[in-house]
Amino acid sequence: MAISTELLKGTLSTIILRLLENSERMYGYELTQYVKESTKGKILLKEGSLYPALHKLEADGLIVSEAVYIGKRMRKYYSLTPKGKVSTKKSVNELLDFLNIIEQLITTNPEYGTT
Amino acid sequence: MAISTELLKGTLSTIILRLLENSERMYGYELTQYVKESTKGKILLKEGSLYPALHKLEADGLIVSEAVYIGKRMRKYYSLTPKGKVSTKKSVNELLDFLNIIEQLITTNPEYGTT
DNA sequence: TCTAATACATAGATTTACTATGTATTTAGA
DNA sequence: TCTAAATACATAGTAAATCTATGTATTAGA
Repeated sequence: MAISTELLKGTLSTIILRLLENSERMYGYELTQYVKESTKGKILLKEGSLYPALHKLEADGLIVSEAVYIGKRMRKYYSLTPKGKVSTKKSVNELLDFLNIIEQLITTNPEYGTT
Repeated sequence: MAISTELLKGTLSTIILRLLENSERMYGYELTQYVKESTKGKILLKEGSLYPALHKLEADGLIVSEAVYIGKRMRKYYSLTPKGKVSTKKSVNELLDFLNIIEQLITTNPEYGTT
C-alpha cells in the first residue's frame, strides 16, 4: 500500500535536504532509489517531482550540483551549501515537530462534554 | 513558531474525520478552536481551508451536517456517516503509517559508502 | 457604542507534486 | 545480436489542496 501522494506535500524538500546532510553527495536517481528501498516501496519519488525540487533548492542556494560523467552518461551530484546546512536543521526540526503534533492530535482521546 | 502550512496538505481531512470520530458531533468554528488549543497554536485551521474541506467530505458522503440555531446564529454540526467511520479508520492508519515512515527516513543515519 | 469574537461562505491565487513525454546511454538477457 | 529494462537527466501541462482576501451576519463585552 503506497502512501498517498498528497501527504508528501511540503515534506519532499526536507527529505532531500536531510538525505544530503547524511551523505557527502547524492545524485537524483540515487535519491529515488534510496527512498524507495529504505521505505520498502511505500514512498516513491517521481522524477517529475524530484528534479524540479532539486532545481528549486539549487536556485535557492541550498544545494549545489556537480556534473560527473560515467562514460557518456551524466550524473549530477548534489551537496549542501553552508546555507543549506543551516536550513536543513531548521526544516528537519520543523518537520519532526509537525509529525509529533499531528500524531498527538489524531491519537489522543479528548474528553468531550466535560466543560 | 507556527507549522508551515504546506505540511498540512493531505492531512486536513484526516484530522477532521478523526476529531469527529472522537466526539458525537462538532461544528466548523469549534474544530478551528479545538485544533488551535490542543496544538498550542501551532496548527491553525483557516476558514478558507476548513469549510471547503467540510463541504467536500459531506459531498463524498463521509459526514453529514445538521443546522442548529443558537438564537439567530447558525451552527452546522457535522458527524460521521457509517461510510465515514470506515473511511476514518483507513485514513488515520494511513496517516500514522506515513508519519512513521517519514520520521524513520529523516532520523536514521544510513551507512553510506559501505557498498 | 463599538470592537472582538462567533459562525458561516466562496472566489481566486499559490504551491506542490503528479502524469506524460522526451532524450540518451548502458546493461542484461533471450 | 538484438531488444527490453535500467540508468539518468529534463520539462510542459495538469490536478489537488490550502491559503488569502473578502463577504455577510449575530452576539458579547468593554
